[in-house]
Amino acid sequence: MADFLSSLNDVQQQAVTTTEGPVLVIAGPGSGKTRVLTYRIAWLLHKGVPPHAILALTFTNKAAREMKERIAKVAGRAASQVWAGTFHSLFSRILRLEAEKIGFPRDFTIYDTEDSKNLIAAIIREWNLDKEAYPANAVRHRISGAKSNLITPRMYAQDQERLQSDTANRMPLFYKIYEGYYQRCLKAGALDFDDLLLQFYRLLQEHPDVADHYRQRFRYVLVDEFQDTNFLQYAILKKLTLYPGSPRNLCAVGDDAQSIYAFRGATIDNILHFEQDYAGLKTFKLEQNYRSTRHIVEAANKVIGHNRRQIRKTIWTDQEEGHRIRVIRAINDTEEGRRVTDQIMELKNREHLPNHEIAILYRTNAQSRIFEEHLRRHNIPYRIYGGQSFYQRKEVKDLIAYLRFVVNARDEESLKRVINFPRRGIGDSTMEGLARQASDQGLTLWESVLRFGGQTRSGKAIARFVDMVNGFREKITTLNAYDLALWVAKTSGLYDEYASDTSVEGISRRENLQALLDGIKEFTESDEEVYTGEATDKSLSSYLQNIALLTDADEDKGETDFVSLMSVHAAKGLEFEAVFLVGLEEQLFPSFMSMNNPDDIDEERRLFYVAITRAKSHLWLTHALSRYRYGQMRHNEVSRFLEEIDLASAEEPGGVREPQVQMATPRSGVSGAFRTAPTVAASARKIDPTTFQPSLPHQIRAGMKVLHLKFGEGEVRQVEGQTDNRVATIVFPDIDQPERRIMLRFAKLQIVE
DNA sequence: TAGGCTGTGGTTGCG
DNA sequence: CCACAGCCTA
Repeated sequence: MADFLSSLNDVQQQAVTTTEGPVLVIAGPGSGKTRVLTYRIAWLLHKGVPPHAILALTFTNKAAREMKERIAKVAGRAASQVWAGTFHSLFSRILRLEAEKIGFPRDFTIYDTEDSKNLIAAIIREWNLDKEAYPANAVRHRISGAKSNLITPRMYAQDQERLQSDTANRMPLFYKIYEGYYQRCLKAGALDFDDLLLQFYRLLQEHPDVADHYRQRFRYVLVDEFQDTNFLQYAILKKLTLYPGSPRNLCAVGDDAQSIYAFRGATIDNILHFEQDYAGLKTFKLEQNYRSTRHIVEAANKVIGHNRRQIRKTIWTDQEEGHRIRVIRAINDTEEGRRVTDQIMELKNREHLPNHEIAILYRTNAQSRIFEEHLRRHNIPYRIYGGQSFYQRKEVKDLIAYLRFVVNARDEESLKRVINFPRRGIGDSTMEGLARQASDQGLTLWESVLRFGGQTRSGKAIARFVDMVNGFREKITTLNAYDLALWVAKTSGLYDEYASDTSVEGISRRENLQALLDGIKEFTESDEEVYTGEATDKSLSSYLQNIALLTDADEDKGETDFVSLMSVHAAKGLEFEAVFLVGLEEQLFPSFMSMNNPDDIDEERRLFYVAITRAKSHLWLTHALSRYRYGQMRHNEVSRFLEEIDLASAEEPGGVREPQVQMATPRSGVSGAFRTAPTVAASARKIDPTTFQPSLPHQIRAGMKVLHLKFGEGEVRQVEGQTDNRVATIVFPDIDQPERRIMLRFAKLQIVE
């Protein structure tokens, strides 16, 4: 044991061995945070703390998985009995045992974001509210915000300030919708993601015996990424660890500088309050960075220094300087893609970097496409993270909805999803009538469906549907999850629906459906026992609980060595030898959405900080002078963050092969020098692409002198055609066949005069 | 009721 | 530009 402690530095050791009382670990990027967490757990076990007394909370499944694996490595078998998982999954597990105490069925459904949104939209429709004034997504967001701040519908309705602000925002009835949504979830036996926390809190609050039980049990609570917790999560942590006679063994690990989820309710205030709420809190700062070279670490410190509110911390490294940070200035987004891919080829060829040590990080997922195209062209295997997860795909959700509804007859959203898919003649007007009846008579939607009689077309269709569902339900006890799922897929017509579609998309949908069935089969047949605090359960209901909280499918099919493409958010917690951080332009990174609020800009800056600290040794920062956005070419100024890290010192020395590096040295405080188009020497036969700045196509007129990247200077003779199809005839004296017809839509021409 | 068409609007995203 | 929602017609 002492053995493994010796592999830790001093601060890490203290953070690991200070087991009693409240502890806050501020952990810079690459400072061995996960190591500290896992060793701390191993240390506790070593000291004789029983594994079931340890509760380790993370935000993502991936982090949880990683932690479990690493604990197992250091601590062996006992590790599997430690409760380590996401807030959502662990609380949902407890809620499953205790749900009835707070009015939910044990087999409660978990509504995902889409379900929530649909339900809210349905309420707005049913109440004849103006959907312009009450956009379902905004309402959902607001409800989520209220829940994350531990504000129940009743509290909301009494909060004059909120009500007034809603009125000012022209949604005075928001509180009603919130109340309605809350009730409908209760009636449907469904919890949304926020409820998994909120209802768990309620459980502890309203049932002191239950609270006592879990307090006695979880003597040691650890939280990862504490800066990402919201008010409600912190409230739960306090409930569990702060009470009369409590040992107050809460250990929180986080980094305020890496807080990038304020937009979804995370608040750094929790770190600040931690100190006040837990007297005698011991704080450890992990500042030594083991990941990156000095150039990168210094750049990171420089940017983050521009933030106003922060816990003072300077990361350092004893690694060598390493490669300089390199800047690529591209003419446009396509060029950016090409240059990045060229550099990747070079990294592979010269440095022999494997693909999986290379990442392209961007602010918005929409930026991935161009890189994808170029990588494909070079046959470089890549994988795009983010976007739609497996379980969010329509075809997958369709089958899951059937299964959910079979298990929980009150689940309204699933019923609405499947009742007429595949099409069976139960249309919108029928559904509207059913919904009205349900709300008028206080029935669940399914009860309302059951009462729908008659020999009309829809009546018969409904009767057939009811028979089918009842048939499914009868089989719950006799068939295992897989056989039942297969039966449902075939009988409902879902399978054939997708089987008959021969388009590329259709085939992929069928494959996904098959993959889902395979997954269910694996679940039923797996003999791996997962410790859940209750008997291993292979029921359909158990399966559904399991997947409701999964986000990524993560099957590594075939290729394992690929370049990673992902948003900066998705890259948090990861590291790569080489990182290309692309699209460093004002309005894009920092995002245009953040421009009006200094706090938001600070969050963007932390995001930038997270991004550059992913790199171990190679870091490229790229920006394009213009790029397509919403269908039109936009001109972009270079990101302020690029200036803030003061790349003058990181710039590659002269003599570098042409395009890479050059970037104008920012003059102190004056960015103008940077942002105006540099004048290009007229004699330049070969134009320097880093200073070339194309004009917008519609500005090109006959008689103008223009520069073309390949052809050099030319004179526009005439312009024909309309808008998108305009063609210019240009004479370039320096080339063979000087007269060229150039499609302006695609041309990169810079007006000289 | 179902499928085609027009109009609108558009970050980031864990569970 | 592109995805999706809602409207309108067969």
